[in-house]
Amino acid sequence: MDVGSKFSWRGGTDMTKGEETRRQILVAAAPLFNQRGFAGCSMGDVMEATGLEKGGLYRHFSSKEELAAEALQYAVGESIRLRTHVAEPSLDALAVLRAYIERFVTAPSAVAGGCPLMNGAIDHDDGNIALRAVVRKGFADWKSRLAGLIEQGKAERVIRRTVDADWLADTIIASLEGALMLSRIQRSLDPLRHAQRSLEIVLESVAA
Amino acid sequence: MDVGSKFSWRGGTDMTKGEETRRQILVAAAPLFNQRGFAGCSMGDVMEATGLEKGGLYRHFSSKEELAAEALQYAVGESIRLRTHVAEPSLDALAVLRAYIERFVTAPSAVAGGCPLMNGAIDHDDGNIALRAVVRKGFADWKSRLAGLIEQGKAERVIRRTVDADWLADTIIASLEGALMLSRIQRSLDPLRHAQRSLEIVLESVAA
Amino acid sequence: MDVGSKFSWRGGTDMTKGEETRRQILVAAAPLFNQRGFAGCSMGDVMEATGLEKGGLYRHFSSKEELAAEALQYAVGESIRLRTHVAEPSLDALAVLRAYIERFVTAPSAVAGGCPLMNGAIDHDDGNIALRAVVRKGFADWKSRLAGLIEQGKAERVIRRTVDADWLADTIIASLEGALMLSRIQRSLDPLRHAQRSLEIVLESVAA
Amino acid sequence: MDVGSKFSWRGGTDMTKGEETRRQILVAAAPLFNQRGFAGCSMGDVMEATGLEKGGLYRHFSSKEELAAEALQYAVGESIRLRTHVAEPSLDALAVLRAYIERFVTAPSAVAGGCPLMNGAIDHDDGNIALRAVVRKGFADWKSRLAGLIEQGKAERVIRRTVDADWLADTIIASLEGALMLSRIQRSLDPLRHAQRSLEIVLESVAA
DNA sequence: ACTCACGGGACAGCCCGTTCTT
DNA sequence: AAGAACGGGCTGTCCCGTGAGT
Repeated sequence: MDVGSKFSWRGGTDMTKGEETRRQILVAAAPLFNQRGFAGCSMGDVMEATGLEKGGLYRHFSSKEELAAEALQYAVGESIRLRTHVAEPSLDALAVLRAYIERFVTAPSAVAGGCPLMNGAIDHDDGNIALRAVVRKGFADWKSRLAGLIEQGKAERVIRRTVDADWLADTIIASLEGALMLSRIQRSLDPLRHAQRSLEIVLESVAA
Repeated sequence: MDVGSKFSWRGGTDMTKGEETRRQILVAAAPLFNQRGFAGCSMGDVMEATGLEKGGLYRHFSSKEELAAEALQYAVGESIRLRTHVAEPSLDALAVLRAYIERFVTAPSAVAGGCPLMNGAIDHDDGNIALRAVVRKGFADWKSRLAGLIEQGKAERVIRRTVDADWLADTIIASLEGALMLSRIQRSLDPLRHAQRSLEIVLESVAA
Repeated sequence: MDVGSKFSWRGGTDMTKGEETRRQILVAAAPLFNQRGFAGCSMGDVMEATGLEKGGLYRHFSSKEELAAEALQYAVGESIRLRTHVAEPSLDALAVLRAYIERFVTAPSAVAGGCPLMNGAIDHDDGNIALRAVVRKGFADWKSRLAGLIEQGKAERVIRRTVDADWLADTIIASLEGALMLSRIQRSLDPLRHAQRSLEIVLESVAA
Repeated sequence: MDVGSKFSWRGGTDMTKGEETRRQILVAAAPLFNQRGFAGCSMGDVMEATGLEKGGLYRHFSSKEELAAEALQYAVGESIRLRTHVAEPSLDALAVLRAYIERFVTAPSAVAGGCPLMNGAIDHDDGNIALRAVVRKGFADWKSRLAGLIEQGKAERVIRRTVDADWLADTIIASLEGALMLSRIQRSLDPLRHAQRSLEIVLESVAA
């Protein structure tokens, strides 16, 4: 038997074996649900991807919906982290905004299958309130980070005082997500580059 | 009996009974697939919505995929028609562009469940090339109408010569679609209004 | 005979258009049922083969079973006619018997898919008494022709008086049918040739 | 934990529960497919016969075809075992051959519905190569056992050296199978007895 | 903590047969 | 005499979830 199923440190990470397995399930399931949608991805697909059997899966998640919700949350978290990670902390707020946009254009999704927020928004728009809630929270999180940055820009006097942070954040998110969708179906980077150009015009119009 | 040899008049339109039924199936199925996605909508759902039995359905469409493809095409066609219908032909191109945007913001979708183009783009991004093709063609159609209008604006000297019609069309589509998605999950019209404001800035920057 | 229910002569044959169609259906359906069996052949298959629609088929046959029964009867009739057709009426009975065997070995089936009698015997062994009856009658017919020939041989003093015609007819039929089955699965003519050799031994043992 | 590490003893045989169930499915399915043919026997029939539900069945066999193939193989194996089982090892080869024939005549099939080899040969003659292969192998197996015995008879000097084992084996198989078919449709043992008589003539002609 | 085994329900598609129309 | 349209049932397969076993 092992040294204590519940309280043992595993290779420096303080995870039990169960928590470790649980995480691996999410890592494997996230791209599947992101690509095929909730209805289009079966538990069998997850079984295949994880190498686990039904029982193994249902020990960690009480239903397909719960698994999908957590996988979505994981994917959303990874995406937002990637998109709002500050490479150079010395930049002013406007420059950081531009860096975020550049990052999105060059590395739009952290998980295979496109942006989990947009995919989730479309997939769970009607029905499935649990998954919907995850998406809403994800967008709210992303937006609040952008809005905070905009407010900071106003404080730094690089962005005009009169600018509505809510509006600008929405504009950035909508343009990028819309462009990403176009980019994916057309299998071309042009729409993303075009969005970047348009956002530059908007940013210039708000610069102090 | 009736005079029209081969065709009988059904409600004023010269359709055979089969064509009429076929059309009604599409009208009923389009919002279902648009709301629930391909995998999330069963033939049983379509049966219920149309009042037809399996046999009746499969007489007109040889597979679920074929039905979904035609339903999508129908929905896409309706949407684009609504979005690019000219109310006042006397306006200049820039004004028409603004009217299109206003129309999108106030009446974003012709079919229940949001924009079939965006929904289709997300739903069939991975796999299902037939449905993908319908979406691509839909976007291309919409875009070419916008681009044509932009070129016309350039000819009318209301839009600057140097403007890239491709870029501007992508910008309009991406902003509106992205905003519509935000609008739907947040159950708020704000994102659409915000997009309209941003697009106004862009339009002013290209006006001659 | 009637002169044609509708009183019209069709190209020299006294068939109405309906009877002609009916016959064509049987000609097309016989090999299908012979190859795929009753359960394995759908009315759709017959539609495809005949070029007719459901309605056209069901005008001539009230059910799939009736159609299959008549198609089987047609195929059986053709087979027996081919197998018991006398080429040279001058031969003695034993020589005719040998000619029959030779014919069977070189041209075992008149309809694609093997011997309809054997196929029918296996396919309708359990259940479907109508089709079973057709098969029984077919075998009885074939056997009585052989037995008649054997009796004739006895009268002609080329076959010994003591020979049991029933036994000899069964022997010929069983050997040939069994060999035909082997021949078909092994895709080789050897079993048929082997049967011919064995039957020759038997025939020699009964020759007067 | 129990002592038998991996296997628990089920009724004296070391089979896991799954293997046991799997076997029972085959035992129940074999006569069904043998009687009704592949197309004529539904998975629902197998469910009824086994008492299992769909889920239970598809756990052990990934398709109806796979199930049918294994059921056929089981039935074929049982039949050949029954037909070539040596009761008295002291007999010479010719006597064993006669014993085999006698056995076939008195107990022609080990599984309800007649000889699975013949049924399979007819049912899968056109199409379904997997099932066809099982039948071919079955016949080849049976034939090689007979041919071996014939060669042994030649070594024992009870069968003439010049006899073609291939021919004699084919003759025995074809006669018996053909007679069995006649026997089943006519619901009479006569054809089998007649075949035995004919084979006796052939055997006498090859005896040394 | 995880596999094996199974239940029961749903889904897409096919099939036979009938009715309406021409 | 034949096609077009439709009903309703069935089939093979998949899928989610549970519970015994290990």
